[in-house]
Amino acid sequence: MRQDSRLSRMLHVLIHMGHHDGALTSDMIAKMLDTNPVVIRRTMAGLREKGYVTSEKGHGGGWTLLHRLEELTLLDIYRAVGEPSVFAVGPAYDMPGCVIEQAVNATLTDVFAEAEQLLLKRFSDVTLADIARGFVVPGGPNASGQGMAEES
Amino acid sequence: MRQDSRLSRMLHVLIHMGHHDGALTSDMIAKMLDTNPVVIRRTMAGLREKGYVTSEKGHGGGWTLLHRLEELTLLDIYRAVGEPSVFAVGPAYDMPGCVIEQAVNATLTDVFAEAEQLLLKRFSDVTLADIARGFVVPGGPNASGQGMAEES
DNA sequence: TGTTTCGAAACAACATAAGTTACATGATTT
DNA sequence: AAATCATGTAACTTATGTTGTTTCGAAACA
Repeated sequence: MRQDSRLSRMLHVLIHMGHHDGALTSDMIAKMLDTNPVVIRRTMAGLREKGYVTSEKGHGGGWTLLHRLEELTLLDIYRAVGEPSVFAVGPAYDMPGCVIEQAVNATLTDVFAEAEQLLLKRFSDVTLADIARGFVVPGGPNASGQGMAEES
Repeated sequence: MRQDSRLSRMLHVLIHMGHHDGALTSDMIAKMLDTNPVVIRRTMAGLREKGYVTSEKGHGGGWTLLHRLEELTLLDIYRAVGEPSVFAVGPAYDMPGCVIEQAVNATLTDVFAEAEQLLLKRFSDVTLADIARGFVVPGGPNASGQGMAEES
């Protein structure tokens, strides 16, 4: 399957919400992301459980952001969408008696854990406001632009 | 889908081959990994293309390692199995005009690229001999054992 | 000739995000 | 109260890629 884009999509939506007064309906958001409102509700449910957004039914209802963009990190959103497995490749999980396989798995586990730690550390260093501003990673290569308006 | 285990499996096989005189058949290897010989041939084909192993048909045939374990790094094998996408999560690829989505994608791309660089750097620092010896990562946490015999 | 072994094609199984349909629930407007 | 709007949820389908399996053919060897 292609890569999990829930994190990316939720970041996108939340920044829009942070720059928008009033609620956004699932339909509006779905059009923004070029997808289906049910997919939006499904994914946003995780954000609601964490208390980052609320949803209201009926006229004038929809989704509302409960925090400022400065208060939310990439790590928060990653966790809210279910902390999906970061890696598409990893050790085989046979747990056999073979010491060679054990050594291989130990090595891979260590290396991937280190990379994941770095990733989550970077996630925790970046707020949604930083992204909206065009800042990328504190110590990172920072290849993107600066100063960022909004629009669909 | 569950994680791609080709790298892990090939490391396992190659270390066995490094400690084994003569050829190993796909059937023997398949039993070692508890899978099917066709899967072995399919995956080992990448190693053969890189010149790390050869395969011979007929009686006494099978797979033979052409390099010493000291000469092969984790990175070599990762590339030989096709350099599969390391991450299961990533940016949405709509490439819209929306500057917010662009900023999100730029940030994620940067962060994931940094993590991947670290991963590949670690891969390049570890030889198959290191793994067999129980050494893990030069600068890493090194959580595994030391001194390593062989056996399936 | 017969057996071993790889090579390759073709297809099924499996897992998971994503897309879709359908209906129930609740809130607001008229 | 009725109509409308919007979320909540279940169920099913689609898409994608690794893995598993069957079935041939080709080559090497006894």
